[in-house]
Amino acid sequence: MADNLPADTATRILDAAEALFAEHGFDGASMRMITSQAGVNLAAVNYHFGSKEGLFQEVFHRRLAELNKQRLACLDALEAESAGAAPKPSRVLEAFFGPALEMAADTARGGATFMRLLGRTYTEPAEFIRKFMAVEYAEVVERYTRALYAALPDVPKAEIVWRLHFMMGAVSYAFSGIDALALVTGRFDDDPALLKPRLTAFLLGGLRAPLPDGPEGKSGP
Amino acid sequence: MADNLPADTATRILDAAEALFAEHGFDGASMRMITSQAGVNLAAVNYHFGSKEGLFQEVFHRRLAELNKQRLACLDALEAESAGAAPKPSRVLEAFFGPALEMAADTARGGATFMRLLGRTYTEPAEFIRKFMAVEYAEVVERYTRALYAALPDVPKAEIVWRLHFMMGAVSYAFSGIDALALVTGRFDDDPALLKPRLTAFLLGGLRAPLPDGPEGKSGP
DNA sequence: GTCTATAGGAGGATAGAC
DNA sequence: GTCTATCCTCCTATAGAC
Repeated sequence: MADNLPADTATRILDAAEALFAEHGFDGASMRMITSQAGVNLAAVNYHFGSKEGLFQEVFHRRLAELNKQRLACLDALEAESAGAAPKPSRVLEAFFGPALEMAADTARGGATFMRLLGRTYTEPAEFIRKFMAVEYAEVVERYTRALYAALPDVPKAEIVWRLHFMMGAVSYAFSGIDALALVTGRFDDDPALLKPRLTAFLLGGLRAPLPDGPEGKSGP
Repeated sequence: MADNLPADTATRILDAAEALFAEHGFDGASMRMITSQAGVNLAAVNYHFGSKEGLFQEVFHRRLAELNKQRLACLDALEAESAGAAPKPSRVLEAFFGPALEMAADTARGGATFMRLLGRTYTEPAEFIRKFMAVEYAEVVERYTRALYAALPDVPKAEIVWRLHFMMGAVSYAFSGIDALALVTGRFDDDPALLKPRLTAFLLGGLRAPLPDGPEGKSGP
């Protein structure tokens, strides 16, 4: 994105699209905005990606393939290191969110922009988006849920799935960076280096929280 | 929304808009969709709300005014009950998220739809949206951050603000209900009555988590 | 392969009849 | 107050020149 080498047409489009989708959303960013920011012709999007949806999907695939490959590698390393024993929950979380946090801190090569886009897209449930996200994430989610089941044998599986859900929400929101709160509380310090330990501490606290009672104390005897 | 009494034009528009904005977003839901679903004429939106943005804003104001009034009342009651002492963090969280969770469980009168819209809108940072959200939330955020500072005297204020940020993310995401995970893990049970205790336990765990070290152990001597 | 030009439709908004 | 008819802008996609 911030490379000063001249990139090829397809890459220039992907970079411009990433930034504009992050800022305006899928509908809000028009192909005219994208192609003019990329310095290419309007028709180039259809030529290279088939359609606007195809472009959107490729923006995600480019980054997510890399991100999820790293996540799987981290988990492989962790499981090899533990040699059969269940790894600690904190290590599993770190393996999962670490690569994402690194990407979010990489402002130079557009990683930060992409993570904002990703956070925002989790709540944009257009049909075609859900479809390819499911495919893109399938293996990672499957492996990590199993790892968490093993790491937290005392927490019911349904509870773990929910908590993974909550964690992804907290992380998405932190990435999407709208700072709805900041508008009111005043801009608080947001050194990206501090985000990682803060977020990790919070997530781990939530993940290992004492189990809730049933609704209004309806839990078993 | 599900009332079978004939509502007036403005209300019919608001109800239809709420549902369609929740499903398709601000740009994705057109005025033609909204007015045809409401069974009113296209021109009625401009007559009653001035513009599409005016309509969007009013959709939020209608619900948020009520929601935030309840939140302030809950905090008032809590502080009166504690008579000068700092209330427990769990009680403060309950006062803040309780009314929202109740609204999210109210499928009959459209509260659930609205909370999905709200969750989604937190990550749609269009300029005019941020503007009126800041106004709508100003008093609530101000009062609750102060309450949390008092409830958690050992946690640095900056950390509390961050954690409030993370919590709102987890909650938004839970409400927006896309279930990116559910696509992969299989539809897990989502009895709305179970959401509240689960979410509360998670949030409280995160809020009270042990403080993080600095980045990579850079904390003080 | 990349561009120009344009098709063909949908968008929000408004003027004026009723 | 509500509806009809219409304006003008903007969209995505494509056909065909270079």
